[in-house]
Amino acid sequence: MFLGGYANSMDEKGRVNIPADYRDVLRNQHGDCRLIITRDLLDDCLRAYPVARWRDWLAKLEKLPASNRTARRIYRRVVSSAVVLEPDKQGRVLIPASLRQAAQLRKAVHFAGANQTFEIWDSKLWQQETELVDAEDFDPAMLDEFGL
Amino acid sequence: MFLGGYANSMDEKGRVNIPADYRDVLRNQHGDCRLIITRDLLDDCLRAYPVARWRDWLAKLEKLPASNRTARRIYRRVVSSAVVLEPDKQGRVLIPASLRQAAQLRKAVHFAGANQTFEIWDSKLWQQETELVDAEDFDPAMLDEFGL
DNA sequence: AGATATCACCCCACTTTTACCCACTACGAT
DNA sequence: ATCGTAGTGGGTAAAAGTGGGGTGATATCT
Repeated sequence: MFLGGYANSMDEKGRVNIPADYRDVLRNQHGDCRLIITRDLLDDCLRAYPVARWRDWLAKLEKLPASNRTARRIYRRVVSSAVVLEPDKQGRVLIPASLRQAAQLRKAVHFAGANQTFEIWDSKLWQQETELVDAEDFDPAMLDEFGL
Repeated sequence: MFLGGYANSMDEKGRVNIPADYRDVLRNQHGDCRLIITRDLLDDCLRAYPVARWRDWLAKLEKLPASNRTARRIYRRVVSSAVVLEPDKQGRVLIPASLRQAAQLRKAVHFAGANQTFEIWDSKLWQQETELVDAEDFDPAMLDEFGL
């Protein structure tokens, strides 16, 4: 599964190296190096799914009621930004310009493992996100509520 | 399946290039590059179906009770605007003027993958539709409701 | 009916983008 | 030191996307 964080850099063409550890996971545990990358539903980052995981996620999205406008928007945000990518011989993928823009990716990007999937952040945004967590000192009531 | 978003431009004759990825899907997964394009039922955009998918959709529409006025209107909106199109050697289709008008298509158009089908939007309308989503930060109650 | 306009279709030419290949650096292990 | 692997930069051929004719069919007007 996808663990740990990696700081890689994206070149001017929009190519980034997928961390070798993640590629190993894809090759060994999924037997398929292809990735589906989309905008995350909730945060300003991209989320990468192995093919099987993407199928699961898509199945959920397909259940959204088309009659509901917000549901259609949720569906669109995710599906209409998704791309299938396969690392090249160097282990890199080309992130389409639209996705780069959506996640505000610049040169420095950060990979964050999320078990079944992983996230791709602009380093600056990632930093802000994690700084906030450190500063905030989790609300004990919430921790109890979630049994942590 | 149809994924991802593409920004293409329509020329003065009303021709637009179908994204190469979508044409690949049609050729490889359906063995038939023909598309049925109609007005979308719910939004101000066009929706394109591979032949088999159109058959499914049409079968549903045929089940509408003709006794119901709204049902007849729904049927007309979709069926009476449908055209069968096949990309030319350059990969383009000619969108009939009536459909262009219905979806307010101008020069800049946006293709949005929707898994089994794909949507064709005027860029401006698409932008409005998606910008709203970013600002709105989906209602958490709804996300819980749908199990996302 | 004949002349004229309009539209869809096909072909060609150009620009931009992408895919693919090769080369280099940094670092760790042997 | 040397080898192997991860990560980075760049160049080049192919493909995608775009604009603009020409032609033949059909429609319109006189």
